[in-house]
Amino acid sequence: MSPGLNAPQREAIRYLNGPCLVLAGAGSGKTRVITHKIAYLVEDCGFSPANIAAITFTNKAAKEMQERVGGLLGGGKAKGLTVCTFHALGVRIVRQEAKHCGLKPQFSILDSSDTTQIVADVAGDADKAFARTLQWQISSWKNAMIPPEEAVKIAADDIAAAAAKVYGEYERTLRAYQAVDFDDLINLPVRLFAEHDEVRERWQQRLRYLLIDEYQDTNRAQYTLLRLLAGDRGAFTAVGDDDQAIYAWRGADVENLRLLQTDYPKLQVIKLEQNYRSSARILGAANTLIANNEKLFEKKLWSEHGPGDPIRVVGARDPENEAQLVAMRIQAHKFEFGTQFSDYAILYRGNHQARLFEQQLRNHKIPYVISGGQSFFDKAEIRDLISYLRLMLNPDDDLAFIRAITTPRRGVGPSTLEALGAYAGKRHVSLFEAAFEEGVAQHLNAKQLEAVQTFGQFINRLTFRAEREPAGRLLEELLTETHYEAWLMSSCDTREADAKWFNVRDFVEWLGRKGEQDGKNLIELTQTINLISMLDKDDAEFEGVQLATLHASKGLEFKHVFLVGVEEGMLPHQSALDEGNLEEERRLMYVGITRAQRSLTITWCERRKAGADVRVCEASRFIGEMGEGIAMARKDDAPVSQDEGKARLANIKALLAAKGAPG
DNA sequence: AATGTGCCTATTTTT
DNA sequence: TAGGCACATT
Repeated sequence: MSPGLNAPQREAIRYLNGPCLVLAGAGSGKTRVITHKIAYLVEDCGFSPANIAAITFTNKAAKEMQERVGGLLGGGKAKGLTVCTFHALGVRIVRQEAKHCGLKPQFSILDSSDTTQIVADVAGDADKAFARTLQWQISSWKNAMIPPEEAVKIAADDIAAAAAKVYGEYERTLRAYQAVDFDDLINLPVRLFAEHDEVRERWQQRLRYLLIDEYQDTNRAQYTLLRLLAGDRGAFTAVGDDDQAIYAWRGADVENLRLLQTDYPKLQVIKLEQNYRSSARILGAANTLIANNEKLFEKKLWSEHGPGDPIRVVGARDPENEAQLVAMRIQAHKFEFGTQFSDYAILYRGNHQARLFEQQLRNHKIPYVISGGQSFFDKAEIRDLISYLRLMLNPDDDLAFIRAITTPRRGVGPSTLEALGAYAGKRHVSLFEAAFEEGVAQHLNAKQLEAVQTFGQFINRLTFRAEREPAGRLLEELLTETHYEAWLMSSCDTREADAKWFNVRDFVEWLGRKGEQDGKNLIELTQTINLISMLDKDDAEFEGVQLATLHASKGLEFKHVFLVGVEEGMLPHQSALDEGNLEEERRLMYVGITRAQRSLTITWCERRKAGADVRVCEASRFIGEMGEGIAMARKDDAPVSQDEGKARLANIKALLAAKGAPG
């Protein structure tokens, strides 16, 4: 085993006598423990990599772990190792055992806008916002493994009652579409393993040792899946930190940490308390802040690092000013200390906050990378393309059918679809299938029938060719034959169309490359598309300031961190204040602070637009809860104009020139 | 009946 | 800011 590991880390790695829970504080080397434990299992204990699975919560974390294990084992010895998210593991299980789940192996995976759409359709009244609320309730039930019949009984309020009413029909619709939602990817394997001993045992044989990262963020269904996979032998190591639990809204329950002790009385609990990441001031502020939360496990993080820079708190006039100020500080700081842009991170509560920072970074010619956020796949043009792919894979996917046949416009509109839908409903077949049944001719006029069947044949042709031709070529063909670019140009103004076309090109090239790399055809690629993030591709090496939500930043570290928008109403978020979930917000702040290695700057805005009017904000209470290690804004930290900023930068340059420092 | 136009509002966090 | 929806247009 490699040197440089401390005693508890070594203990956690070598412990194999039963289930093991590692309580790992922020920056205490938990990823190291997981990667080294995998290496230990393979190299010292004779495990085959194919029998080990490491489960993470994000694709990004999975990718990073895969790389680190690969580096540790070297020479392709990590081949066959499973490193993926719970959901990706779920896809693998459901796909392989599809027949036991009542699905074809080519089922579609729907994202939240698809599922909201279905809820809206099922509920009848098309209020989108309300549908989202209902969908959210249904998802909570699924996360807690409560079936529709049960939900009807326990629905406590009007919203829950309304959700319970559509829940059953929602599930039936998914099955009719040969589709699953994200929750199904956990729930279906759970049901499968609970009901089929033979299947469960097969998977238990296959995955003989499990390592679970970010265990504090598992929900009930995920925990149950873990238990079913691990079985009585409990051959697993779970790594977690109750202070970093930030997914309660997704059904994660820190209670699962306690549950583990109850369900596995022999559970070995090991604490990692030495922080290797942050300077003492940063760690101290984080500890002081989190001490305001009630503790589940007692844990004292300490560090051998020196005090480091004071934490700075800066108030900005408004969000524009805040973004400008951060951009200028990064520029000046980089110049002064000769750092890399990739040493800096800007972390925020909500995705929408990124925009202004992007704008200012561009203004200052500072390269940046936005990390996390499925938002790329949410873009209309990407969804358009994916709808074609989904339909090729799974002709039962009516949602994909509707989107694809109407985009770009090809003479099929609401009334054609309504007629086709009515017929399909009567025949209990998909829209696609209905289009080629003889009886459909009585419901559509000649022109409509022609349009629908031409489209169907086009898809069939693509599907046929997809199995033997490279994905890249098929995608090109898809774009050419649909005249997608021309349609983009005609449906929005040039600048917008250019941007969209750029995204499309980016997506197509990425998918084509991925197909070549993994030796997969378009159909196979499509099967996992809703689970991969574009950002997996190459952002790691890219030299740029990192932008991320606090949620997406978990597990990452940066030399210099800017925590922005730290105001009452943002962090803690207003909705959390309304519902009294202050502790989770505090943990979110804690996660943000503990990302920083050397310096931490916290900014907040005095005013912020809220819809039509402007709201006056005050600094977050969390800043006050961080104790004395922080330097409040000095006079010269006040917001400055761009000119002033340039002047300041010039000053620094002059200063450095005088000192003879390298440019 | 399909498509284009313009207004309006809603924004937590992710798989 | 961008996407969704109601209404006008072809």
